[in-house]
Amino acid sequence: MNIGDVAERSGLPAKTIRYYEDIGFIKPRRGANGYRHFDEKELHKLAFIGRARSLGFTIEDCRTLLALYEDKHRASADVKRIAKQNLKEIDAKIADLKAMRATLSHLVAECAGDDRPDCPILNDLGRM
Amino acid sequence: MNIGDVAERSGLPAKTIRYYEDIGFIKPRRGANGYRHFDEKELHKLAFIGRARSLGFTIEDCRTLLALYEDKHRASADVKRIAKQNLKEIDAKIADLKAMRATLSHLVAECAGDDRPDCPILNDLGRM
DNA sequence: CCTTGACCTTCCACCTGCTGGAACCCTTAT
DNA sequence: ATAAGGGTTCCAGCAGGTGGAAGGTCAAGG
Repeated sequence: MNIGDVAERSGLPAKTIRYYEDIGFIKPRRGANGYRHFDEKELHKLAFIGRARSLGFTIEDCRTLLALYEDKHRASADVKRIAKQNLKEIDAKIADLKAMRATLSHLVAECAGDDRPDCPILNDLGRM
Repeated sequence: MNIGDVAERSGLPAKTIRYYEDIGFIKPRRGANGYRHFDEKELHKLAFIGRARSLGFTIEDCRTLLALYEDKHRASADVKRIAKQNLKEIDAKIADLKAMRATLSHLVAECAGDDRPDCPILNDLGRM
């Protein structure tokens, strides 16, 4: 497979796949013309990373998860620990966003949103 | 006021204040020794930006909001539109994070988290 | 055989929003 | 005189890619 096929099948942009090679996730062979040549295993690995990234794992998390994935003797506890840490971070982000949302939606509700210059949103941002 | 005082009173790090000068938010005068001198108006402006940033507005949003804040004839509708757009983006982020959270917490619950190599989290990440 | 267009390659710059550090100058107190 | 604690500049780097230029390659159609 060339990079375009892998991009389509993994759902990752070709640019991103090249970047993942740069940072050492994959090492595709090269054809005589210099083209990258991917096998099913590498496609699978890329799909794994894409899915982990979409679940909020960092690149470094992915590196660890991939190593664990390929180690048939790993303990599931190691993976669970990383996943739980990630869950905690997701919860913190959700809490932050909800606090923001509450303040902002309050301000939006207060604001008449008409032609007049009086605006509770700006008043609030400007208060000290 | 020197930058340290403004940093303390606005709650922004001095580095960030210099950066905000770089990108044109403020233009503090300079003393003979090269030190920046801030007046109350600039302090106020920085506090405004800090608060807007903490509510999730981008730097570009802040630029617009600041212009509106300083325009005494602006319509509150303009501000409300920006705020509502921001609210929509916050909601989208929350929804994304919740979806992530749901998948991940399901996987974490399934995983024994012991010494055995079988791990539903990795199994799921690796499925295609 | 030549051209066209879709692929592929590398490399470098840029994005957001700062933050850290080096190397240096200024002020104040002891 | 010197040391601490301000301040200044500039350069590099973080995450995680993305965009674009300049160019090589391949398959199909005329």
